[in-house]
Formats: sequence, structure tokens, C-alpha cells
Amino acid sequence: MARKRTKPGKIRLTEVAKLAGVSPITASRFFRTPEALSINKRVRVESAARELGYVPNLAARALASQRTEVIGVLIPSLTNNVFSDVLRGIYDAVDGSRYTIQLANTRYSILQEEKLLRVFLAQKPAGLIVTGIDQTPESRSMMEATDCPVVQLMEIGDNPVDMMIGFSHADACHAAISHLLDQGCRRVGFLGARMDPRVQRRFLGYQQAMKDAGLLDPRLIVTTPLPTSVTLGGTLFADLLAKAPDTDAVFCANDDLALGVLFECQRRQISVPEQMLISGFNDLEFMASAVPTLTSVRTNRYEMGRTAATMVIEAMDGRRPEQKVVDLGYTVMVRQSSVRPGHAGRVSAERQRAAE
Amino acid sequence: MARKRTKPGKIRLTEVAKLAGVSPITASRFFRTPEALSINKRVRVESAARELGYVPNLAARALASQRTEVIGVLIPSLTNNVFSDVLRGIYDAVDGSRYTIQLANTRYSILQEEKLLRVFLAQKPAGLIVTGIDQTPESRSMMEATDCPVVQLMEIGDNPVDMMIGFSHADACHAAISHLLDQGCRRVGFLGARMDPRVQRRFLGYQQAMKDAGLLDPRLIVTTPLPTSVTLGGTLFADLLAKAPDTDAVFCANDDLALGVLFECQRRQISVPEQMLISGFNDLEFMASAVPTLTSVRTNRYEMGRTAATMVIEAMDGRRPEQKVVDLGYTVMVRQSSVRPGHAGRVSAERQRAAE
DNA sequence: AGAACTATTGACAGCGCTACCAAGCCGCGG
DNA sequence: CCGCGGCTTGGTAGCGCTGTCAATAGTTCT
Repeated sequence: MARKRTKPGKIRLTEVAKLAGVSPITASRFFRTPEALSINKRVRVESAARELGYVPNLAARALASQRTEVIGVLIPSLTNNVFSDVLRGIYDAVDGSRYTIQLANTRYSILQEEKLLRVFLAQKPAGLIVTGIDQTPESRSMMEATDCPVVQLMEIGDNPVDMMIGFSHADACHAAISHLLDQGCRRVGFLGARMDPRVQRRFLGYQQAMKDAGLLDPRLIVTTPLPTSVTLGGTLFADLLAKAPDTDAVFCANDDLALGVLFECQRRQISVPEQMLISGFNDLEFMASAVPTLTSVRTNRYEMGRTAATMVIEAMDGRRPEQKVVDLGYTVMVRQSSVRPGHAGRVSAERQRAAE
Repeated sequence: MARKRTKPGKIRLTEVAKLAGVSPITASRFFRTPEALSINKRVRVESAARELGYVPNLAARALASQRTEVIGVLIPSLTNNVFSDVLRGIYDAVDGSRYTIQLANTRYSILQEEKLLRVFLAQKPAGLIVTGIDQTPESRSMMEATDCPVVQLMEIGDNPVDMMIGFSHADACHAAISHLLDQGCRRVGFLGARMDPRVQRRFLGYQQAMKDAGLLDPRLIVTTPLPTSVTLGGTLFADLLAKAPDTDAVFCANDDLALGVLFECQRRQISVPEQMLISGFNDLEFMASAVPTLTSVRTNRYEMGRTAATMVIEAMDGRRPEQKVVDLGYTVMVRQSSVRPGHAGRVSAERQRAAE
């Protein structure tokens, strides 16, 4: 006995087609390839759909067409401000397109990332955006095997799975350190939290710059696996001063840490920049507002997310981008906290290295 | 002529059933109601699924079962730190369950919210989490008509659509203002950005407290529709001082603004708390780290997101919570910035009003 | 022993949409 | 006048899974 499973009030494509006086398949085409319809039918289907308030059933569409309109996004953290900017860019780019975002959090674990990737790919996503370039070999081969566009985000490297957008963390950090050295600093400390791959690469940039200047000293380095915070900045800075009391500048791998250092300096009556220069990384909004204003390295996070999503969408629509690797560059925003009084160099000068 | 559409390598439920030596429907039940299977078959299906690396096709499941395992989440902003905490809670709660999150951004527009709601509901979500209690009448009736659990987040009010979790913004703000008045302040300014419904309710709490004390004065109030930022805090504070130079305390509807006020005080050589008391709202991490430490109102955002998602999941599993409205309360975190020197009252005292 | 249950398992028929193929229509060239 | 090719439209047959009902096996009760 066949039972009635279809609720009477529900509006399916069939209802729209009936009202428009066309076959269901023609109505279906209206939503996929409207340009293949004659003007006449196009108008009729459109008004019928509007009149009935038709909303397509995505599950049925996905099942029948063997693909979804979902872009999977894997990011390591929801807490970190850095990613909220990236996400905003992604969501803005997707907004208005027919695609939707499926977001998942790897918690900085590449094994967790691999697991999520497996689940995502089983649902045949339309596209994929992943963070960073350090995936497990297993993840990598999964991404290479899939036929949907993939963007690696936040960094650039030699071996893109498909597309890539970001900047060189090592170079960006190197530029900031060079600026501090230009100011005459000799004992430049490094504070790093979490020590994820991107912070590691900034650390490499620091080490290179210090080594080139013959100033590298392990006592100047304080790192921790703990997640970044303002309070932690103060703590790490205290550790640094304990190890190297003659520190004359601090580079912080995150702006949170830099703000914490500034507060700790205020607490200890260390005047910035007279006795201590400070630079952060990321250029969060508050850096330009602090007293003194804080130097940082501006990275184009919103732009990064936006472009990544746009690249995926364009690739899905068959328009592969002309360049698969996009370097968004960075800008050292020189502010009061890193300019030696009386030293040549004016505040708010910028050292930029954008993609050419 | 029937064509082959099924790719040969693909693993469907049928393949798992075949390997396990059971019918497809039995295999299907293994994934939905394993306790209905005999131990014997349960083990066989499990090992067959694992051996083949079977991953269910969610689109087919959704189509056949007429429901999804997606929880729709509508938040007004991705930028605001407040929501990243809430989101983290939601994702943490969902993690490990069989549900997934579909996130969308209303950009503080209830019309946009209504539009998104319409799209979400057409896909028959398993549950829904929306921000605030100010929806359009249209949105409200859609949410009432749906049979999935709905949680309203961030606030509590009289008329829940279904479930509700949050706290009273008016009361929380009122408590902070009372604390400032207790410190002997008479000219307490109010700075507000964005002025979304929740900030509006904090504003009401401020007005009530000031009116009760006979101290309400429009010159003490500076608001703007612009989104909050640290820099904006400085600007609004400058405006306030221009209108009311005798201001002796500032309540900021967001912590960003409070930090901006602190920096502006430093710039103008106004000493905190000697000449100016400051309180923020939300208790972001940096507040406890600033110099002086900044008073704020702690709200349990992570907990809010986590509980909301848990409530939805439990409701979906048939366990409706005992209470549909959960008040998570707040805590006034009294710190250096709001304690008059020499005044009775010690730093880090807390004024709490948690749910009883 | 027979009836009345309960616990397991299976068969069938879709869910709403789209891929694939085929057919109808038109104008044009041979 | 016929046939060809491009443009539009329609028919058929699933996509992979689950809701419903029925059937079978195993148990308990009277």
C-alpha cells in the first residue's frame, strides 16, 4: 500500500512547473541555466516561483546532481581575532552567491584536520579552504585526489595543492626585526605563544635577521605552547627580563602579547620607547590607539579571506584564476613604540612588501 | 535505456550490507538505532563499514528522512569578539555529536535575519539558534510554526519562542552604574556604539540607575551607530568631555570603548581612577591586564553558546530541558579603574547576580 | 499447549531533484 | 521539397537513503 508521505502544502518544483504551464524539467533548468530558456518561459517560471514562495530542496538537488554548493572551511581557532577577520572576508565573498560555508575548527591539530577533511570530502563539497601549508601526507593526497578547487590560506609556499593565498611570515617578521635593528637596538627579544606553524615561521625570520646581524642569543627568546593573550604577554615579558635584563626591544609574534608587554612596562615604570622598543604582529585595531601607539606588521586578513573565497567560486564556475599563488604581502606599520627618540626615522613610516 | 550513473568504486550502504551479509535496511538501522539490532549483526555491520571506509551520504539521508542534522545559527556579527566566544561554545558543544552548524551573519539587520530564516527553515534544520529577542513579526511566526527546537541567545525576556538563554543587559548595566555611584561619582557618562538592541537595554539600565539617583543628564550621554572599536572609545570620550567637562566616571557599553577611554586619559594626563573612573562591559581578557586594571561586567558568553547548543541537541533527542528560560547572570568585576582612592571598597570585590 | 507478546529483520516505495537522451520546431542550403 | 543543424523542451530513470508496514523468530503467560 502506497502511503501519502508528501505533505499537501509543500511547494515543490512540480507545483511551480504546473503553475507556469511547463514541465518540471524546464522549471528546473530555470534555476540552473536560465539562459537556455526562451524569454517567455523564463518569465513564467520566475513569476510562478515567486508567487508560490518556492525554495529549492538542497538535499534533493545534491543527491540528484552528485554535488553540493557547500564550501568547506577549516580554520585552527575561533578565538583568535586573526581568523575572525579572515572569516568575515570569506562570508562576505560568499554572500549573494549560491554557495554556503561549512566551517570547522581544527584546534591547531593536523590530525583533527585530516579527520574533518575526510568527512568534508565524503560530502563532495564544491570547494575547500584550508589554513596553512602543513597538512599530513594523508590530508595532502586527499586534497590532491579531489576534483574540487582547494585554496590554502594564510601562508605561501612552494608546493600548492591547488591555489594558495597569503604572505611570507618569515619575511614579514624579518622586516619588523630589521626595522628594530635599524633603530639601533642590539638586544631584541622574541616572544611567541602557541607556536603554531605560522608563528614558527615568524620565529625563523627573527632568527635569520638576528643571525645576519651577529646578534642572535638564546637568552632573548621566550616561547610557550599556551594560547596567546594580553596577560600572557606580560608574563612572557617578565620571563624575558629575568633572562636578559639588558633587552632593549621586544618583538611579539602577536599583538595581544605586545599589548601585554606595554602594560607590563607601565607597571614596571619602563618607558616606551625611551627604554624599550616594542613591535607586535597582525596590526589589530587597538595597536594604533594605544599610548604610545604600537608598531605592528599589517597583514591583509580580510582581503585574504575574501580573495580565497572568490578564487574558489571562480574556479568552480570554470574560470580558473590566472595565478594560482597570490602573495598579499605585508606592511610594517612603524609607530611610536619602535622609534628611538632622536633617532633618524619618523613615526608612521611604512616598510612595505606587497605582491608585485 | 538505463545508463550507469553510479561510479563503480563508490561505497554505499548496499555495499556495506552485502559485506556484512544483511539487508540494506538493517545496515541503515545500525547507524540510526544500533540498540535495535542484535549484538551479532551490530558487530558485523560495524566491521564491514569500517573495512570499507563507509561514510553516509548526508544528502540522501536528508532527502529520505525529511530532516537534516544541521543546526542553524544566526548571529549579527563575526567581527565582534563577543560572538566569537559564543560561537566557540556552540562549536564545542556540537563537536562530537552528529550535528553540524550552519552559520549565517545577519549584520545586525532583522530583515536580513528574516531572509536567512526563510532559507534555513526551508531546509528543515534540526534546530535553530538566533541572537536576541527582537525579531520581525514575520520571523517570529516562522519560528513558532516550525517544529524544531529554537533557542534565543544573549538576552532573556518574557516571551520566548521556545527556549531562551542569556541575562538581563539592563540589570547588568544597572549594577555597574550602582557600583560607580557607590564610589561617590555623580557625573557618570555613558558611551555606546552600534546601539543594537542589547546596547539599547544596557542604556536603559544606565538611565534607570541615574534617574533613581536623580542624576540623569543628557549631556552625559554619547552614542553612535558606528561599530565599536578602541579608537572610537577615545573619540566618544573626547566628545563626552567636550559636552560635560565635569564628568567623573564613564560607563562604556563595550570593553573596546573602555580601553580607548583609558588610552585617551593617558593621552590627556587624566589619571585613572584619581580623576576619572572607568567601567566597561563584557569583561574581555585584556581588562584584567590593563594599567590600571579595568572594571567590567563579566558575562558568560562561552557558557551561553555551549548551553544553547546543548539545549537544542537535548531537545532534538527528545529530552526537553526542565527550564526553557535560563538566566546565566553576570558579575561586576570591580578593579582598580573604578575604585576611588581612599574610598571604602576594595578592588576585585565582585557584585554578582547569577541565576538562582 | 496455545495465545499473546516482544525483539529482529526485511520488502517496498518513494523523498525532490537532475543527468541523459530524444524529440519537436525552425530556418536554410542543396 | 528534403534534410541538416541549432535551439528549446520534454520523458525517463534514477541519486542513496529511510518511513512504513509486514513477517519471522523467540519468549512469556495462562
